[in-house]
Amino acid sequence: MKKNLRISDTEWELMRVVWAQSPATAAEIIAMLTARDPTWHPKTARTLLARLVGKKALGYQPQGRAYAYTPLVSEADCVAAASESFVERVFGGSLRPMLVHLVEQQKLTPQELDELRALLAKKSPAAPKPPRKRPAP
Amino acid sequence: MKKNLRISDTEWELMRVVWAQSPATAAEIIAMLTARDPTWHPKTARTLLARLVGKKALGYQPQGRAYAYTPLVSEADCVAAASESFVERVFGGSLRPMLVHLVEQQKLTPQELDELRALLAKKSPAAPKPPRKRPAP
DNA sequence: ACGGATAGACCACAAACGTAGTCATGCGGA
DNA sequence: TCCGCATGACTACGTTTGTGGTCTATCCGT
Repeated sequence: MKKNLRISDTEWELMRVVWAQSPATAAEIIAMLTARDPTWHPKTARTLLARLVGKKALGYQPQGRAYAYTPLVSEADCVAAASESFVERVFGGSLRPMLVHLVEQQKLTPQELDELRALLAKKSPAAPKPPRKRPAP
Repeated sequence: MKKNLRISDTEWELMRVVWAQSPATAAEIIAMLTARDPTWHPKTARTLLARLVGKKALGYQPQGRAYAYTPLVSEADCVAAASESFVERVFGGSLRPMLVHLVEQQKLTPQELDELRALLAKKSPAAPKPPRKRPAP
């Protein structure tokens, strides 16, 4: 609900690991972070955890002598908010040019392209003027 | 080439109007900005223009007693960079979930969906296992 | 029981951001 | 010619972000 929630670039990485596995203690989170990116400094991570708690993006319960953190905001909500603000900023709110750009510029594997096609096929069962259509087997 | 170029949220709005119409004087840019968003303060816009010049994102030539600004970086490059950093941040670098999200969550008109489908069809002329295919009429 | 490793609390600090004000100056109209 | 207004130059300032350090209580092993 709260869109006043502003998650910065670096904070996103924290959130993603917590979303992936929660609850998680700071040590666990730091371990997961440094696993994929050794440049993470533990202190930095802890500061960010504290900030995310301050922002009400994370909550925590004491677990032993440490804290176990849990997300207070859903990943889906944040992804949606971030996506919206991104298209707004970069593409002026117009989604189509963005998709065109992504499909054109980024490299998608043929497999991913197929998945996308399938997705689109499902998405609009009745296109305005489909060249042809056939009932599913 | 320079990826050290960091364009902030607000700066993007400036850049987009300059990309849309360049060269443009500060007054023109401000006019275009306030046209779509009256909350823009002229002074703020001027500060951002100066910052963008400092960042080498914009250049300028004296035009009369004012400056005419022109982009020094292409919109395509910036869009690509922003897109990449966005997927990286929000989707952990994985493009497919992002497209899925966008197609699923955002509202695309049926027409846009068709365009996308067409785009995808062109993109991979030879799909691994097309259910069927038929030559165009 | 004691000393070192640890967790969280609190602090620091520069750079970037968002937002806007002041200053000096030159052009253009009265 | 003189004034004011628009313009760029410079300044201000609180907030956010990225990056880490210090301090203190504590738990665990020896």
